[in-house]
Amino acid sequence: MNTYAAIYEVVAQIPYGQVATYGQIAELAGLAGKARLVGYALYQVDPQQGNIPWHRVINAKGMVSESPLRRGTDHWQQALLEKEGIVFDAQGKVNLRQYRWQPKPISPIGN
DNA sequence: AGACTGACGGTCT
DNA sequence: GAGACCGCCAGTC
Repeated sequence: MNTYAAIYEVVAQIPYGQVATYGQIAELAGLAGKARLVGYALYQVDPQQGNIPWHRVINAKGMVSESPLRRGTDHWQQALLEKEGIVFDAQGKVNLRQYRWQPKPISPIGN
């Protein structure tokens, strides 16, 4: 599916030590508003492949999405992010304002 | 072909 | 700030 291929391409662009939300990936992949497709596509990716930084993709809440279908890979994802220097708070959330990937910075300082 | 479900997001209350 | 509802597309029954 070309649709998923676009998603993988965008995910592969996420730099080390940064994260992106499903919605952000969807938008960059030309699937604005269809964040579910991103998560669905990542589900089909083999976690052991390593050619795709799937662990750098989290939901808009800044948390790692958990699901029984993932067999605990959700916790693995958080561990990988922590190894990249990303810090999780007590609620298991990351500071998106700080770690969110910005492919196209809008304001240098933020006005 | 119809209906249900799913690694989600945005908006409203 | 948190919880509820709706919409999205693709895959499966």
